Amino acid sequence: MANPTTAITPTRSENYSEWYQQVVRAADLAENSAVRGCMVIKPWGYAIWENMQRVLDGMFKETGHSNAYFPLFIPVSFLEKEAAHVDGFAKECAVVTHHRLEMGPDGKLIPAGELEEPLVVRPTSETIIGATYAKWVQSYRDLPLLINQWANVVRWEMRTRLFLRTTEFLWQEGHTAHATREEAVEETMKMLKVYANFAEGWMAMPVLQGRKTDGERFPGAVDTYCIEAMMQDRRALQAGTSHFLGQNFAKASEIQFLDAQGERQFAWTTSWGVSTRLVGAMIMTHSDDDGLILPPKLAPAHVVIIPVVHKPEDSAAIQAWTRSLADELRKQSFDGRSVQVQLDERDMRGGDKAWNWIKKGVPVRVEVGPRDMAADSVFMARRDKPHKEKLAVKRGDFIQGISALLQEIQDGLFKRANDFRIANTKVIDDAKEFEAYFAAPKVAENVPTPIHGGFALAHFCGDPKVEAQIKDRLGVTVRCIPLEMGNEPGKCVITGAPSPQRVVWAKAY
RNA sequence: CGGGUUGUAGCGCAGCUUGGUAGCGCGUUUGACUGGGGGUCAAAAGGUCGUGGGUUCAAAUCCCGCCAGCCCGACCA
Repeated sequence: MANPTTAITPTRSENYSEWYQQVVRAADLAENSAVRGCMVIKPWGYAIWENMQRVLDGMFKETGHSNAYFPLFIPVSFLEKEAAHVDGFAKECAVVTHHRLEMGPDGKLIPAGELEEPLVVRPTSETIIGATYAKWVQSYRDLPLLINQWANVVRWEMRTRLFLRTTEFLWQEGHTAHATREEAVEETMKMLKVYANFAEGWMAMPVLQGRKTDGERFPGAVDTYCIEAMMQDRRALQAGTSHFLGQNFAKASEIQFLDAQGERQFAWTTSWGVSTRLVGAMIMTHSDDDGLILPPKLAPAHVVIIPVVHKPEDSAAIQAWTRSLADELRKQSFDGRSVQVQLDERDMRGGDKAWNWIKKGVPVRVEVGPRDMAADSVFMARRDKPHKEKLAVKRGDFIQGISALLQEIQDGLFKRANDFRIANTKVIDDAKEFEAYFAAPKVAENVPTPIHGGFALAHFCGDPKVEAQIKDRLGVTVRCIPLEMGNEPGKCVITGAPSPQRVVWAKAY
């Protein structure tokens, strides 16, 4: 590591999934824990999640929702109430069967006090919330019921990766109940838009909005809508989902109300969620071979100031100058908050500090040494530009311009990601071309597959069996039936059967 | 869950085939020299070799179980 050209090895093109893990570690976002598949989210990673929470929570409140909290444990019998739901989640449930530990003869603790009815650790909360709503909803006057909870959930996955798929993860789940189908559908779409707005406006991550095919739908939902993003390895990542649950869960949990005519009706429900997976999505959308790149609106620090002190006698003056610079920057605002400034006064070499913050993805770095002080300027670098590209800026101009600069970086990241997605999205009408587009380059066994493929916009007849075959053969699925695209009819790229519109095909996380 | 592979100092690794009680690079600490970019020199600290058992006079090394990571599958709103 004497003089590497990149801070992260391997690079994205050498080994994408290893690169991802190294970025997570280099930026000090999270690490594996002693428990299989469960991560420790470290302060820098958690700060990003807190920013996501803050923004999303504000959006949920603006759309009329309130937060509440429901139990971690769900009686197994609750899960049994909705057949499709059971199918979808039973395989990945952690089950609590005992409530006490006793010391065994060999000094080891053994479970004792078997529960009459086992509890599952929530993989999602439709059933427990449904049972609660059944009590809360009596009259049409109790509707709509608009509630969100911030919680952890557990899904016993076979293969895990930090942030992208872990056994335990943090998320929010909104659960609403409505008097009419129309209202519930409207809610489903409204929250989908909230997610899309957040992804694009705050994460600087372009997303496709669409509906899931039968095969990809949430277990128990009538319709699942999603936002799908393209990662830099050109695979699709589902970044959020919004479900129209119809009356399925209302019937399973007996959420009923008397309407204005005094008739007994089942409520119409929705649920919607995003998780800490968004952190993984953000990493894989923007970061480069020098580490994390944070969109300013979600960065725990917008600006890091690195004092450059070579002679002890300069120290006091530089400290005073940089502290006042930090204070003035904090008086500026960006995205409705004060500019977040990190003043790095650690007793370390300047170069080490700079690389530390590059890897952590801070949008703007400034260095201040005696020469800058004398010139009343700062030496500035942007994380979205090559790390050698640095510029002296007058102090006053820098302070005045910081908000606009952060917005420019934010917009630039979105544009770069959007251009990437466009460049790797292809309209395909020919079966052979479709196959060639997704065919994996041949490599040795047990070696990561090189980056290839992308999004294909192709017609699909809608037959789940055809989709399953393609998945078996190419590892490609329909990510969504996009909402934005017109209903241009055509012929299925696989079977030639009539197709109402193009869908998005891709390999997925 | 199947196949493969890995686990030795904070990080990256060597040592294991042919058992003889641990080494390298980076990092860390201290000192000096440096000084607008992950610097140079010197000294030092730091390891029950993932874990539990077995074989042996002796195990990082051989055998078995378990735990965890990674890759390829299967699976996964």
